[in-house]
Amino acid sequence: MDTQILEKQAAIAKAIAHPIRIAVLEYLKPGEQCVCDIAEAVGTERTNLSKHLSVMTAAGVLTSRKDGLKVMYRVKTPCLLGFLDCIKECLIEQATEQQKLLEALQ
Amino acid sequence: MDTQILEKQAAIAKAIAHPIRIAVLEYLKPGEQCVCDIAEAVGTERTNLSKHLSVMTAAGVLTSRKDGLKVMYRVKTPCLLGFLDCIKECLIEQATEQQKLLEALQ
DNA sequence: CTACTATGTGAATAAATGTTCACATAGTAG
DNA sequence: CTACTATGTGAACATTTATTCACATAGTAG
Repeated sequence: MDTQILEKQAAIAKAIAHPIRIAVLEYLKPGEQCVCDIAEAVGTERTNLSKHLSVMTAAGVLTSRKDGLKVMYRVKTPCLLGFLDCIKECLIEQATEQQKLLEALQ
Repeated sequence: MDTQILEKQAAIAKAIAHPIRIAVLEYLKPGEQCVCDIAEAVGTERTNLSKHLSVMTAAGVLTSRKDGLKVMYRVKTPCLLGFLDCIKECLIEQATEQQKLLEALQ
């Protein structure tokens, strides 16, 4: 495996691996939104959100376009949204396991 | 969006977001392998690999079982492997874009 | 029991990331 | 032009992660 390719793959995964960024992706599922609305939806300092958005854009996870004063962001590679669903499956699996363990203990 | 859920989702994504960990996942695609073989395949210090494996296990990405002296690891949630494919699609898309740009400049 | 192989762990250190502040830019409206 | 709104950026600092070392454990073979 080529180190360079692995690093680029990791860069994309890193661009997703943060609670705020996942919230952004979830919010952008239906389509593009301006920074102001994203900020309100995920409940973060605007400056901080700006940084997260630019990391995600640099990694190729998001793209943006200007619309007057606003900047509209959207998910660039839709299959990444499938990853979020997969992660949820993982969580459900984990929770189910724990519940079984709990039941076995009672 | 519940902060706790977002954090757990991010934890799973973080457990993938590292070149060595992606190499491990790739190597484990066909099935379980012992630590010694994984170490050789990804070319890392064994101690360091151990830490990565335990992070991935804690996040629920991998599971392991003992087999004599060896410990065999495997991917716990197979849909995560689909994510790797998606990431590769992203990279191909990005490379294609850059090539188009390059051609347009000539 | 002893020596050996495979793996894990705590602590220290090094490196990368996230957050915040003050300030910059860019478009809009009056 | 001036004031205002939406967004981005550099630098400082705080926090999180990764890596490495020395050592621990656990199973195996003689």
